[in-house]
Amino acid sequence: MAVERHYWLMKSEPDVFSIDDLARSPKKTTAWDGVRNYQARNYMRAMKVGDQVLFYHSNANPPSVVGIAEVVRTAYPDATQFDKRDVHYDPASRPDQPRWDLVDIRFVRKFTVPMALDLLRGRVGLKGMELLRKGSRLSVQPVRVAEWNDILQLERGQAGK
DNA sequence: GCCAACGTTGGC
DNA sequence: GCCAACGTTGGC
Repeated sequence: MAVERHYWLMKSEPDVFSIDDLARSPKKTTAWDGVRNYQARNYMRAMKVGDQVLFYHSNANPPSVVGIAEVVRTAYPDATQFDKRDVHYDPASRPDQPRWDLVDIRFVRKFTVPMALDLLRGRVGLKGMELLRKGSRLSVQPVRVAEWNDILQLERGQAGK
């Protein structure tokens, strides 16, 4: 039986943590901490090792999908929720019942050309994509296989120019 | 810096 | 359970 592969998109502000930061991290891997949105958390809980991730730079110029990462460890509690000095500290979360989880992701590759948001908006195949929905703020979101393929096809075209 | 869209909180 | 107030996200 074929292994089911899942695709996701994860947002990060490059001023805070960029794809270059990920590439420079030990083992090119990082714990995706700080997510404090239940829907995003639930998507992380659904992730499997080997799932592929589009790495997106928000609050960037221009906002873009900048590369690919992959899930290397499934969901476990985010330690920053219990750290009083951390900006993501959540006083309502109990250590015996952690509210927030994270996954580990590893750098796969950086696109030679970032796939800018307005470029993606022009793609017929991406019409239903969560990222392009007006008012969409989800920082962790699922990506359909067709969407994944379309973006990679676009990337190959851009890189070849 | 602006502001629309969204999620969360808490009074009732 | 409703919903106003508030804080945050993120494109522009």
